[in-house]
Amino acid sequence: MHHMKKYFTEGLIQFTILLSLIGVRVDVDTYFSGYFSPLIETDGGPSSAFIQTPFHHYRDTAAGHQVHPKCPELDYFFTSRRLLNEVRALGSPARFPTRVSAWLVHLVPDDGSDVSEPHDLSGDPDDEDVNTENHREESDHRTGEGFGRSVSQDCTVSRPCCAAGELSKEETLLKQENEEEDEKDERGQEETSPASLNQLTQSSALEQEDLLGSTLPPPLSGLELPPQWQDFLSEFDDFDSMVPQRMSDLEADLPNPISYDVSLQDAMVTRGDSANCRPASSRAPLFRLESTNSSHSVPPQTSAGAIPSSLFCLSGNSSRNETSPTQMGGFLDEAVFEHINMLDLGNLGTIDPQMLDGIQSEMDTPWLEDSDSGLSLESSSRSAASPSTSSDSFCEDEGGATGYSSEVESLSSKGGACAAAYRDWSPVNLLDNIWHDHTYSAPQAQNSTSPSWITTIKQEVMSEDESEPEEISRDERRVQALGLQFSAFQIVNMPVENFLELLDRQNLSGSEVTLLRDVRRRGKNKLAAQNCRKRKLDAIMGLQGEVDGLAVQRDALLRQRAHTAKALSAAAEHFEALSRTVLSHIRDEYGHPLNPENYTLHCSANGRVMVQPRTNTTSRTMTGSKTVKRKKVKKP
DNA sequence: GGGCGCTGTCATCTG
DNA sequence: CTCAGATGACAGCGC
Repeated sequence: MHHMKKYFTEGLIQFTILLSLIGVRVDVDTYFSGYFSPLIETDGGPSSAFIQTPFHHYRDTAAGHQVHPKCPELDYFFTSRRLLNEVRALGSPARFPTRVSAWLVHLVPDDGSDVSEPHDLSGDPDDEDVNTENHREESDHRTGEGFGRSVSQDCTVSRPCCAAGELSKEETLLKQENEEEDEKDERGQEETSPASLNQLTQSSALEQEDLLGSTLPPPLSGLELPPQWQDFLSEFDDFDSMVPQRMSDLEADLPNPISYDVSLQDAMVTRGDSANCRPASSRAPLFRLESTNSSHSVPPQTSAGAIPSSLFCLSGNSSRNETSPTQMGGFLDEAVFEHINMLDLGNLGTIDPQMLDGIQSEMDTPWLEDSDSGLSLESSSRSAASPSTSSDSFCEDEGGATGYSSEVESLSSKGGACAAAYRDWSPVNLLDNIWHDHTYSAPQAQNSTSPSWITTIKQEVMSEDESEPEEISRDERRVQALGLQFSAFQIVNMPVENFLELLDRQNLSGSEVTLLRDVRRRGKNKLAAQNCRKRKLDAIMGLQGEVDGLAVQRDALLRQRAHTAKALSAAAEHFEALSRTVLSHIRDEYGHPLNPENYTLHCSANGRVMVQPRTNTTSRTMTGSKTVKRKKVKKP
């Protein structure tokens, strides 16, 4: 049984890796929830089951659990998903990404012994290659699967190259942690020490850096150089290693390392306060734009390149992906930021938190609490004092909505006929046919799938009517005056076929038909307006989160740019010093040393090192031969 | 009394 | 063409 589990796990992991390699985002989170295949969400786009507007964004939020999907069959999925998010939002920092990482680490390797045998990761120098392979596999797993737990600050600080001893120490710690994890796994616990994973990630990151450093092609390999040039080139090797080291040092200065899991970002949506959840939820899409889930190849390195990829740790799971030096110029121009500043989006931060709370409370408000027409989400304070609440105010403040007269009130005796006409329209039919309710809060009423749904609604409306008759909406009162046994809410939400049948069978006058159509139209439009406004607010909040995320990103990039400029300046000085040293050892054909003030060294892309006059004169090339070609320099 | 926010409603467009 | 939804604009109301 244990082996079967192992093989199944390995197969699953391999399949996941394959999917990730072809660019399919595997949502292990959803997979673990067990409701949908992880591939279902690989597109990440709006499902056809939802409306075109980003209503589904509410799905993953606390406020969104009331959004009604077009397809009620998805309710189970979304409800479960919401509950899962709520459970995760209870405060445990260890979410699924952590657990999945541990799961991979512990279950992948198995050679007859227990999984993730720590001794495989021990610091035995003889097992160095094996360890390297293990780490490489783990790294590939994480990176390929979008597990790229972007190495946080403490994982990349000032550790450009990992010494074997350090690595062994790391692995020793890893071993201990793995033992603990194995014990936990045996107990069936899913909790994983974040520290251990941190160690894992750190070791993996260090290993990657080590691998990267080992795969760097020598700048001038294959050339036979005189000793002084070899020294010089060795200095360049130092220079190559110097820059990333500086970058790593610089990265430690970042106070707010942005680390997140891209592929599982939806699991980061919490139900906490907006201050906590907003940045996480809004930052993810920002950086996902930068994520390139693919590149594992070692980037082209120039002699002066070696721009450390750790600089770009902001870009999510691509933080370990190397960035080509040309991207160095991709630093956002400050003008862009100035342009952002000119947008004056900071005012968005002045959104009243009470308003946001109000939005939250609105989403929790039952549909029928109160309304102008019995349909509103919110309690309408205007109803009590509204002049239209008087019994004879049917036509006032109506605009062009009605054009109907008191004649309507005389129709109250038609209630029996209406009931007969609609005995075939049951609440079950209503529930079966309403697939287009895009409201935010209507589900609370409609999710009550009891057969007495309409009766319940009626009772609620009736009770409200009895207790607070002044809260009856105008449309509701008009419908009652018609003698229909259906409320305005039901008229609004009944299928159009039933509504047309109602209009046909009731022998209603033109004005009455107009009234019912207006009631239905107004009710639907009211909900649509509410949804639209909520959507607007949500968009504003989302933009605010994006602005915050961009501000953080901007600060980080500015710091990185300053540090990079400083490092480049230091490198230039170092290069200049080296050039002077080298030039001082070069003699011209007369045996005179070259004047460093008049010449400089130039390292071309093809590996040649040339001595060039500082003025624009003919340069001469020194190839990798033992006898350095010398050309008489025409001194100015 | 004016400003502001909320809400309902209408008109219009789109799918 | 009809229907439903989305959205800008406007008005009424309360604070």
